Amino acid sequence: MDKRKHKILKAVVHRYIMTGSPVGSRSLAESLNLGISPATIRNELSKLEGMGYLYQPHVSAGRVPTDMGYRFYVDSLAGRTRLREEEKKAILTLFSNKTRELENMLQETSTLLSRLTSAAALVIAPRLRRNTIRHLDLVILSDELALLVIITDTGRVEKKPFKLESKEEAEEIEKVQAFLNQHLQGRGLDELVDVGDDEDLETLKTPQLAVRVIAEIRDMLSHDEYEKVFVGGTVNLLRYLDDEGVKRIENLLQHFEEQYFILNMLSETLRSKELVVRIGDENLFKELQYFSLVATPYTIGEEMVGTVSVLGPTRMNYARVIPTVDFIAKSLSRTLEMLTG
Amino acid sequence: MDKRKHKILKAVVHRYIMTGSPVGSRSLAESLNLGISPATIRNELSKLEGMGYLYQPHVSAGRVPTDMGYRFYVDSLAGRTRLREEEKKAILTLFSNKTRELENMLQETSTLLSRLTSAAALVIAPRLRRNTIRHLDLVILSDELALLVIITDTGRVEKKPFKLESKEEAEEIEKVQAFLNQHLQGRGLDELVDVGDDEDLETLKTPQLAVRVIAEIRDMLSHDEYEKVFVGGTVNLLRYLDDEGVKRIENLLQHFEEQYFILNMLSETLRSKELVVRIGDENLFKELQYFSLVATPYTIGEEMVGTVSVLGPTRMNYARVIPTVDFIAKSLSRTLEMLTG
DNA sequence: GGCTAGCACTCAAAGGAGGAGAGTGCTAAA
DNA sequence: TTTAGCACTCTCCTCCTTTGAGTGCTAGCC
Repeated sequence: MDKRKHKILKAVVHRYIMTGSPVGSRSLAESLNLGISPATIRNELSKLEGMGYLYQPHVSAGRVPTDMGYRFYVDSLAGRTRLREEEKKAILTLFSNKTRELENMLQETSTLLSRLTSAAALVIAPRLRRNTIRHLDLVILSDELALLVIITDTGRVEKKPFKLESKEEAEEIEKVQAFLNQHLQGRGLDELVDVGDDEDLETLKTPQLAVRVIAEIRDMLSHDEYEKVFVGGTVNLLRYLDDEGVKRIENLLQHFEEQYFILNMLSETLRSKELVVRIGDENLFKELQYFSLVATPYTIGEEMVGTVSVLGPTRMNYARVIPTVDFIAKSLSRTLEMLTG
Repeated sequence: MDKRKHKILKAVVHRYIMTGSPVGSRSLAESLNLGISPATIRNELSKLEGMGYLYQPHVSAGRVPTDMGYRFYVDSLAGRTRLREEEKKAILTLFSNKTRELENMLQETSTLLSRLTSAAALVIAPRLRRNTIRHLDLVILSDELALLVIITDTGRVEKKPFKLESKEEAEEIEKVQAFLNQHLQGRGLDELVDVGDDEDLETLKTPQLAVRVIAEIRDMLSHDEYEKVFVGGTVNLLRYLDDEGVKRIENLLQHFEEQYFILNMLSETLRSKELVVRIGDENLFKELQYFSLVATPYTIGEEMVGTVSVLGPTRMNYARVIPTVDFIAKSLSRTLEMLTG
C-alpha cells in the first residue's frame, strides 16, 4: 500500500468516526488537500475496497471502514495520540483524593472513564489471590452460623458465612481465630498453607473448625465471582442506535448483568501485558462482533493486578479512547502503588 | 360508575396490558360475552373517556387506559391476585439455600424478581443504622493508613479507611480496638455512644484515636450511600421501546447509575408499611412519569428494614407483578428472620 | 329509556410513484 | 497517471392513494 492510499484510508476512517455516515470522494478531495480530483480518489477507494479495508453499504453510497480498516487506522495511530489537558486534569483530580477505599475508587474510575469516552467502561478489581492476608476474623452470627471475614493488605474485605457444627466450636472460635491469624497473617492468599498436618493444630479443641475455615477460603478463591467488575456508562451504548442497534445492544446488556460473561469477555486481555484493542470480529465472543474493546492492565509495583477497559461501537473515537484508557490505568497504578507501598 | 362500566374498563385495561395496542369496541364485545353489541360498548367507552379513565391516541383508534384507568384497575385487583405455582417454587428455591451472605442474597433476589416480572427490579439493603455492632476491627494498612471494619449482627461488613496521625497511634491501635469493642459491641449503630467523656478513655495513650474512629462511624451513617441498592434487569425496560421510548429510557437509565437517584425515588415507599403501587404521574419524579413502581417493605421480625420493588412501563402486568413482589418480600423476610433470629 | 343496526366520517398505516441528490464506475482524452 | 464527463444506481424524501380499524351519531326497535 502506497503513501497516498494510507492517507486516504486514514481520512475515510477518521471522517466516518466523526460523522457516522458513509464517506464520498468529493468531500474527501476537499478535506485532503492533496491536489487530487475526486475521480482519482474514486480509483483509490475502489482499490482499497478490493483490499478489504472498506466497503459500500450500497452501490451509490460512500465508503465505510471494515474491521480491517479500523485495524489499520488504529495501528497507524500507535503512540501518536495525545490526551487533552482538560481530560488529564479530570483524571488527576479523581486520583488526588487519597483516603478512599479501593472499591469506591474503582467504581469512580469506571464512571469517569465512561464519561470521558462516551462509551461503557469496565474496571476489574485486583484478583483476590494476589492479596496478602492482613487479618482474619471469625464472628458468631447465631447459634449455627458464623462469618469469616478476611482483610487484605490492599484494604479489601471479603466475607463468607459458614455453619458451626457444634456448641464447642462456638466456644473455641476465638482460639481458632488466633491460631489462623498466627499462621496466615502476611501470607498471600495464593500460597495458602495446608494446616492439616500442623503440630500446633493439636492444641486446639476443635481442629476441624480451623481446617474447615481454610477450606472456605479455598472455596472463595476458586469462585471467580470474587473477581469484581465495576461497570459504568452502559447507557452510552444506547446513543449509537441504528436499525438493528437495539437488538444488538439489548443482547449485550443482557449479558452484562452476569459478571461471568464480562470476565470471560475480558479473560484474554486480562493476560495481556499492554494495551489491547479488539475491533469487531477480532473479539472472541460473537456478542461483541459489532463492538470494539480497548483494554489495558494496571499494576501495583511491577505486578499486573487488574484491567481497565472501554467498550463501544466499532466506530468509537480510538484517537481519544486509547490515550484516555492508557492514562487512567497509569494514574490508577501510581495511586495504588502509593496506597499500598 | 355502574357494574357494567366496571367490567368494560377492567377488560380494556387487561387487554391493553396484554397486547399493547388500543382496544376497540368490537373485540371487546366478543371477549366480554355480555350479550351487548359493539355500539352499546361504544357508548360506555365514550362515557368512560369522559370520566377520565380512558383516552384515544387519535380519533379512529381504540381506547387506551390513562393513569387513572390503571389506578382503577389496580384497586379493583386488590388482594384478588394469585401467584402461579411455578413462580412460587422458583422463589422458594432461591431462599432455600440458607448459608448465603446477605448481599449476595439480595442481588439474587433482584435478579430473580426482574426475571419473573420482565421489568427492572430494585432491592434496597437493610439500613446500616438498624444494625447492631457485633465486632469492630482496626487494621493497619500502611504507615499512615488504617482500615476500620465493622461487622454487624446481620452479617453485614462495612469498611472505611482513615489516616493515622502518629506512630504512637499505630502502636496503640490494638488497645483502641479492644476499648471500642468493649463499649460498642452489641449496641445499635443508631444509638452510638459518645465515648468522649468516658473515664476509661483516659487509660488510653491515644484517646483521640478512639474519638476519631467514632466520628468515622458517624460519618458512615450520615452518608446515605451506605444504603445499598441492588438493581437487576434494567435491560427489560428496553423491550417496551416505542417512538419516544428510547429517550425516556435513556434518561431513566442514566439516572439509574446514581444510587442517590434511586434512593430518592424510593424514599417515599421506604416509609410505607405495606405494598405501594405508583402509576405514571403518581410518581413524584418526572423521570418516572411514564413508568410504574410496585414496592413493598421487607422485615426482620417486626421491623421494616428494606424495600423490594419493581419498575416497569405503566402497562406492566400488575396482576402478576403485585403478587410476585409481595411473595418475594415475604419470603425474604422469613429467611432473614431465620438467619438473624 | 336503553339497546342496536346502519352509515358517514376520520385517521394511521402501508404501499407506490416520482424526483432529488449523492455517489459510483467507466471511458476517453490530456 | 490523472482527470473530466457521463450514464447509472440506489437511498431518501415527499406526495398521493388505498385500506381498514374504529368511532360518533341517528333513527328505529323492544
